[in-house]
Amino acid sequence: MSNDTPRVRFAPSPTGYLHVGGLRTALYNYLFAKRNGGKFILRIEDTDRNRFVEGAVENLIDTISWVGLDYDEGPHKDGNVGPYFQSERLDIYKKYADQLIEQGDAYRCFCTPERLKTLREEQQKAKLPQAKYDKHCLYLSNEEIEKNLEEEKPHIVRLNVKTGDNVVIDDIVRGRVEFTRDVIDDQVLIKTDGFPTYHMANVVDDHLMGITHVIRGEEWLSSTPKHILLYNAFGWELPKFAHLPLLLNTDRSKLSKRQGDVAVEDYRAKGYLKEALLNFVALLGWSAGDNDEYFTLDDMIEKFSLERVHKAGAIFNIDKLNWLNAEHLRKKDKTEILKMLREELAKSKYKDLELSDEYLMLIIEAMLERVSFVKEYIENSPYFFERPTTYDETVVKKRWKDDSVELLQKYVEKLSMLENPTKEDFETSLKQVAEEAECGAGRIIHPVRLATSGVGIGPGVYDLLFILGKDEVITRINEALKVIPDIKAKIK
RNA sequence: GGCGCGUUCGUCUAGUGGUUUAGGACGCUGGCCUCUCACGCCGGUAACACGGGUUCGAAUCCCGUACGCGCUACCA
Repeated sequence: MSNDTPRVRFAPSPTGYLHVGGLRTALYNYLFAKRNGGKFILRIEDTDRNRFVEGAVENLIDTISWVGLDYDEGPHKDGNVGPYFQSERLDIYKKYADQLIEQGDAYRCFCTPERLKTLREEQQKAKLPQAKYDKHCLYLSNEEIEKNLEEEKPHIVRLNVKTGDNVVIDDIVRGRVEFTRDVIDDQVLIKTDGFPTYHMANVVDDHLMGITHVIRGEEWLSSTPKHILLYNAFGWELPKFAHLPLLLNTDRSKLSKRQGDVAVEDYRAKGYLKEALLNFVALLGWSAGDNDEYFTLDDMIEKFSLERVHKAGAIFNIDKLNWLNAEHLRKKDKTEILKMLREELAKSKYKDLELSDEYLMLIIEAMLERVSFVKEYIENSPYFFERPTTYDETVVKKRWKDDSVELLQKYVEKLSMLENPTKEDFETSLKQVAEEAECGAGRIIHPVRLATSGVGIGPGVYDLLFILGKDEVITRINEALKVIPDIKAKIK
């Protein structure tokens, strides 16, 4: 691997779903890689056997591929530095842990969980500035260690943090961050079960996989000194670090499940477009610097830079996402919307209707400016899929006049003489009726809309009529003529 | 408690010492357009956490305070 091609990774732990915060981290990594001609790697951090979730990895990969953040290397896409599952790299971590022990930069610890617990409690009671492991096992004699090993006593491997200079992080987002060594604990590197902790695995893998830039959430900033100490102990070159601001709930706490949807699949299920989700999440912590906010993935690749990521956490606010969804939907290819609409219809009570592509396309065109989600084609204009069963009373009250019956009857007469009327035919004939009756077109338009759709809002009325077609329009008007006068009388 | 990070309109953000009476977007809102609704267009609303410095001049630099968040696990 070449030194000048950036290599970044998204390294989620498979907890069952992809968190929107994770989606943003993945996106920034992806954008950075694509912007700089680098590689985007997916690595699965499955080192916690207690948290194993069946099907989580498949779900994760499925969601990543749905949003379209295709990785260059990762599960099922070998790049010669795999495997990309940490659970399959145990022997590697062991080898490097042994090296560290050999060098004196790590040591075996045989302390029981109970001892650790009481140690912590004592330290807390003594009001020590910080609770840390007391290095008890660092001072075990070789004989004691050999004996413990022979007896197969469970043990872990700890990092040996020595006194020395402050550890300095030069973070792309945050600048220089400094830690004194006495606040760094002798971190566990290898657990009793032989699995590595995050700290060990991420450093070893990032190095072995040639990662040049570590782009991850801010929650990792505090443990970065441990990672730097590990790189130093191995004599490895440090990657560049970029710690991203957190995504927050409305009350500014870390975005969590309790306060709404956090899983990408939740948004997917609600009908959000991947384009909108990506666009929105990109804006949470980054801006292009100009006044643009509507971006395609390609736009973002072109404009992204880590230097323009800012430091404060961002609240996940749904209003802007909804707006972006509408924007992206309007820019979408109509045939793609048709496909999505058919999927929505298949899930709806109209699933048995046989509707032509031509018919649906007309609806898509007519409603495009009036919907934010594909499913709203059905929710907002059910009258394209079934005859009105009710008539909005406030509209009846406001728009149904004494002459409505007569005007509609005349319009029906006029329509029945037409053959395959175009949209324009519906319009000119309506205006003729208005002219003959010496009234404004609105006098007919509103009752017609009400009679054919049951409501007072919708697309242009001539679009509505043309889409429904002459026969259907006449049928609906005749039906309405029987019912609406009674409604009008009742609410008067 | 300790350590670290952060703090510009309700929300997302621009802003890196003078171009700023702090710009844009979402939301909310007034109007125009119009057959309705929407789109679009024009306008309005609303912010530099606080206190000290430094400087001729600070949202921008420094210090302190407050508040928020993160980490402090054989979780990631």
